[in-house]
Amino acid sequence: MTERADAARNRRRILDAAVRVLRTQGASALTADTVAKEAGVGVGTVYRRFENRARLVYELIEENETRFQEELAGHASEPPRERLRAFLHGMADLLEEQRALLLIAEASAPAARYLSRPYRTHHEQLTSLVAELTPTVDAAYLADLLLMAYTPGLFDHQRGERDWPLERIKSGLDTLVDGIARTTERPS
Amino acid sequence: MTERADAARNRRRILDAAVRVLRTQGASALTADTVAKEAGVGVGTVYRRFENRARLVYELIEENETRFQEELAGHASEPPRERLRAFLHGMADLLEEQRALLLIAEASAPAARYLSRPYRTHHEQLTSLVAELTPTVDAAYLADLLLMAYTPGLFDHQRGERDWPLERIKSGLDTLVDGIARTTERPS
DNA sequence: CAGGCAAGCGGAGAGCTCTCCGCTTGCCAG
DNA sequence: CTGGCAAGCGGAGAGCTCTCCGCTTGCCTG
Repeated sequence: MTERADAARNRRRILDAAVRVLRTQGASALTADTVAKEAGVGVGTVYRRFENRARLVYELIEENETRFQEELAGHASEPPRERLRAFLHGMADLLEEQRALLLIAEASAPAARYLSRPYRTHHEQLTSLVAELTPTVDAAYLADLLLMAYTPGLFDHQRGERDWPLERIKSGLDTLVDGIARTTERPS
Repeated sequence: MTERADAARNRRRILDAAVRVLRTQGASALTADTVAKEAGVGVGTVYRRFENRARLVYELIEENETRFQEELAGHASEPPRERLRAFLHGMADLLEEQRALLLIAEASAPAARYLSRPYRTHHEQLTSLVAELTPTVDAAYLADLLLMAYTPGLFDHQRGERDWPLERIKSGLDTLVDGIARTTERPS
């Protein structure tokens, strides 16, 4: 049930081509045609391998995910609240870095995000962090909400349109975490 | 600086045509061409009046906004926490109703949401509600986060893909509000 | 009640995403 | 080694959003 040799080769070619296009021509040039031409395959092949443009982008993103996960591992021994903080701040930095690329993905298929590997991974990690912090709460729901802080369109609006500093976003999230943590303290 | 008579007439025609298309052919048929034909104008006119597809949809949505605002007014005399609850539950019901339409708007231009009149209005209202509840918090930021719970793609994913009942979403939000409220109680 | 011009109009067309289908090719069974 | 066929391939084309620009029209000024 695994990919045929030529298919796997083309998958890699397309991913590599996408990185090259991104570096030399910027995020807005990342169209199926451009990538296909750069990779030396037909557009049909791009869509056969990646289903849609957003999927391709998320696959690209995932190749950068390792760094973030290693950073997280460095906090493994700290208490839940610190780990949650580290996660949220790390995500903010990640988004700040990959803003343009993520905006492309969102514009081309907003719903693909929730099905992407990065989202699922982050959601799982956040869910267990929140559950550790306060067992009485709907952790899976809160995890979604926290991840929504990193919706590219919102983030871009806050940073660009409203000209908020990154610090404001981080401390907003910190306050929220404090609120969540306090939910179990005194079950009013 | 006001719209010329023919322009205003066409704006109304387009809006009415859009409602008709929506009722008879469903949300997915709401394309510029279809609406233009139904309204008896050219596509150019549609885009001259509405800038993009999402804008048109948000204008449509806004015409239904009155009912929600009246409902809110009914709670005006209650304490902030109750008003916030009423707001959030009302929004959930609204989204449940207009899900298909809002998905269209999001798919066609995710970033347009933050600039739309409904978003701005809701953001203002939420900001002051949150500020009333706990003055020590970044109310504008929290208002954004709360509104992100109503991102069409997320909501649809939770309701459809994950098959969560609407009640789960509402009570998740309630818990969050409790957490926020508690933030000021004992400044730890 | 002209005459001039800013504003509006329509639709051809550019540029995109994604589908479809006739042809080609890797892979396994015999 | 060979034959058969599932899987993969390429690119034409459907269908969409939005732009551009030559023509038309409402409205104000004198």
